[in-house]
Amino acid sequence: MKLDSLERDLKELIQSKGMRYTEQRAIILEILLMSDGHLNADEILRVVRDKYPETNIGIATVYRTLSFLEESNLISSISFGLEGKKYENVSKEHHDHLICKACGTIYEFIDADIEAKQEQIAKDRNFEIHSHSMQIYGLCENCH
Amino acid sequence: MKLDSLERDLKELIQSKGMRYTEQRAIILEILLMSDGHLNADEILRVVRDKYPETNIGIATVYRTLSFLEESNLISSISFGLEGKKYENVSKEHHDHLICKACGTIYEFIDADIEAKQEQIAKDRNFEIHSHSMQIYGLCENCH
DNA sequence: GTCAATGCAAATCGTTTGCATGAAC
DNA sequence: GTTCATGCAAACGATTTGCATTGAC
Repeated sequence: MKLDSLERDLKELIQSKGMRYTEQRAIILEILLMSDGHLNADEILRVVRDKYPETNIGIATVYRTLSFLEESNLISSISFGLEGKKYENVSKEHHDHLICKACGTIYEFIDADIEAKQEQIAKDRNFEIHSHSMQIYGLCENCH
Repeated sequence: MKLDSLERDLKELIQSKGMRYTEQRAIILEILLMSDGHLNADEILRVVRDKYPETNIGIATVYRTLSFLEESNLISSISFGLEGKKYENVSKEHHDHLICKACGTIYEFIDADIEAKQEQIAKDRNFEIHSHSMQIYGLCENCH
């Protein structure tokens, strides 16, 4: 298989985590790295089938791959109430979410003051932060 | 059935929402009003069986009751990643959560600055807030 | 050639639903 | 007596697992 530069990067990235390089892992990782959005396992499978119709990936492989990629910190996940677990590109800057209950759109925002305040709160309680997640639910400007 | 004062309150509370007063609803509401913690449906059922061994409540009733109580704003819920949906006493002041990944303890905190900042962010984007939830994951002082 | 990764189907978990019975009003 | 709430079991959607086959190394 001839590798273009993105594929070579994916291969290195995957192997650098001590994982075997497979087409399925590369495809799933590529989709997440290229995507700006938040995708769940089902949506990822739909993109795979759309973008690589000749490839047949099972849903179990999607779940297994997502778990490995997350453990290796190549992607990250958040749980949105009813929407289930969604994954995104880990290289994006940390951000929080405004979630519209009507149209389902997720708007991202970054606020340095809130981040700083969280760190302060954790420090005061001798709590070691690994990650955090914040969601504001309501109606976006198009839906009210 | 002779009603003590708590039971009378529960009865009024439930009927004030236009719901029929049943033993099951009273028990579930009482557990949540008395509890400081965050309980999921399964944990509630376990408390019921422990506290009222003579009563047989089905899991379906627990889910149905929780939904009604939440719609009526008598209790509120949050979704914690793996832990699923958890319910708590709605009368408590709004608060956010520090969640220890090792021992599972949930520590609450309240921060007016963060709340204010969230409102500001929503206002800037013409987003109407209905609710929000924030979780910080990591290790608490007993677990590191 | 060895061992890990895959696809498939079955299993599991949390939650919801249909329906006949029982309780609240 | 009417209507709503319950318990049970079946149904459900999302995720996980067992196992034989395939592919990476």
